[in-house]
Amino acid sequence: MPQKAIICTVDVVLLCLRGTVLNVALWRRERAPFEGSPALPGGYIHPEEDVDTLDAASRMLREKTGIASPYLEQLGTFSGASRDPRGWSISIAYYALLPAELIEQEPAPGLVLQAVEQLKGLPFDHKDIVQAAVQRVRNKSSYSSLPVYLCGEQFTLPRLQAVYEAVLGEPINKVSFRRKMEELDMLEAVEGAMETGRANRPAQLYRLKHEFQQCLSVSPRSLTAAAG
Amino acid sequence: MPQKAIICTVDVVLLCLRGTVLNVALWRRERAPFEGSPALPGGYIHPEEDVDTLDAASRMLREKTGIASPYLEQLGTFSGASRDPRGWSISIAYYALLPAELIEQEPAPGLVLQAVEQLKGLPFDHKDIVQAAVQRVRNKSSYSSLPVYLCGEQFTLPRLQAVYEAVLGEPINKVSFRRKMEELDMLEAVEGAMETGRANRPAQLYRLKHEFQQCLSVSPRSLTAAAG
DNA sequence: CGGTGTTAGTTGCAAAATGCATCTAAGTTG
DNA sequence: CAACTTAGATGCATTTTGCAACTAACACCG
Repeated sequence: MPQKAIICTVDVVLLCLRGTVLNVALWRRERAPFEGSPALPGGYIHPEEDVDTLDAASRMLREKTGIASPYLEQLGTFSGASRDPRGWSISIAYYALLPAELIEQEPAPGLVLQAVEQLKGLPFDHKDIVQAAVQRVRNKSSYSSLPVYLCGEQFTLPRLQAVYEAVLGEPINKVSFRRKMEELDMLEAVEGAMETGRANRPAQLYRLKHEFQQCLSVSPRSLTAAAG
Repeated sequence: MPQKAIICTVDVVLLCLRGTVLNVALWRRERAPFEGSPALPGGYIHPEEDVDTLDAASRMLREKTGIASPYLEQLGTFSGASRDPRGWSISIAYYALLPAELIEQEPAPGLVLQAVEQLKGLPFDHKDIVQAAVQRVRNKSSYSSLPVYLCGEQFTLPRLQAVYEAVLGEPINKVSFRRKMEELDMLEAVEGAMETGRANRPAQLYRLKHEFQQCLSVSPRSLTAAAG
C-alpha cells in the first residue's frame, strides 16, 4: 500500500569555472519556503512531460538558462526529515558543467554565481549537495576528461591544463598531462586553427571528438532506453 | 505547488559470491504487480521510521534477511513511465555486499539466488538496476578494497585474491595484488591465526582493520549528519 | 632586420611502479 | 623422509611517470 505523498523534487548543481575558482549557479527562489534566498534551481517533477528525472533536470536548466544540453549527470538522492521545513522529503540531485562564458553573458534574472568554497546561507541541505557535486567533479577529473566540459567549444591544451589544475587544486606536469590527453583519445586538433594574439607562439586549438560531444550523459534509465 | 503523488520506492541489490559467480538475492513478490515473481527486495519509504532512504534500504534488508549492517551504498535513482505498469515511478536503488554463507545458511522464505549474468524474467526494470550495480561493483573493485565485503570476517590473501578475480573476471598477478593490499593499508593479520586443513602450507588470516569495519557506508545524507 | 622575451610543444633520461619467473617456506601425505 | 602442494618472498626486466632541458613560433623593440 503506497505511503502518503512525500515531497519529491529534482535539484541541479550547475558548475562553471571563473578564473581559477569553481562557481555554482544559484537562483533567487520565487516561492516559499526561503523565498528570495539564492538556492539551487529545482522543482517538482512533471511525469506528463518528463521521460525521467534526467529529463526533468534538463528541463529545469533549459527553463532557467535557455541552454539545451550541457554535461548533465545524476549525482545522488538526498533525503531526510530535517532538510525541508515542510517535512520529510527527497531530492534527486544532478550536476551540470558549463563554460562560464555561456552563463555570464546570458542575462538570467535572479542568477547569482557563488564560489563553491565559501557558500553561506543556502537553504535546505543545498550546501551539502553542492559539496557532494564538487567532490564528484574533483574525483572524476583525476582520471577522466570531465573538465573539458568547463571549456568552450574549442580550447588549447595549455588552457585545458589550467582548467584541470584549477579543478584539482594542484599543478600538473605538462608532459604527463599531454600524454594522458593523448591516451584518452577524446580530442582532435582543429585544422589549422591556432589561438594567437599575445606576444608568443600560438597554440593549437582542439575540440572534443564528435563521439564525445553528446554532452547529456547517459543515466541508468537512458542506458536502458538505448539498449532496448 | 506539489505534483500529485508519484510512486516512490526503495530497492536493494544484494550481491554475494557463490564459487566464482556473482549472485543477486531475489525474493518472490508477495503482492501485485508481478505477485510471485522473484524481484529485488524493496518497498515504500516510511518517513516516520526512516531517517533517510539509506535507512529505508537498511530496514528492508533487515526485514528480509535479519542482517543488520552489510556494506550498503546508494546506487542511483531510476525513474520513468515504463518501468512500472501502475504509471510513472521512481526507485532509489541501493546495493549491498555480503558473504554468501550468511545468506545461504539463513532459511529466508521466498529467497532465490540468481547468477547476475543470466537474469531473466525480472519485473520492472530490475534487470537494469542489477546490471548497474554489478558494473559499479566491478568498477570500484578495480581500485578499492570493496571485494573484502564479499568475504567473511576473516580471510586469507589467496582467498581474497580469488574473490577479486571472480568479480573482475580476470587473473591478477600475485605480487601486484599483495603490494596493492599492502598500500591500501586496510587489512591486519589476525594474531597467530592460520587457515590450514589441506595438504599444504597454511595461510595467514587477515581481517579488516577496525576503522573500516563500519560496513554501512556513508551516504550524502549521513555525511551531513556526521559533519554537522 | 636581428635580438629578446614569452609561451608552445618535444626530446631524453632518471626514477618509480609494475609484471614475471624463480626461489624458499611450511605444511600434509605415503 | 621424500614428494607434493600451496604460501609467501626475492630479484630483475619492462613499462610508466616525472623532470629538466631543448627547440619552435610568434610579437615587440631597438
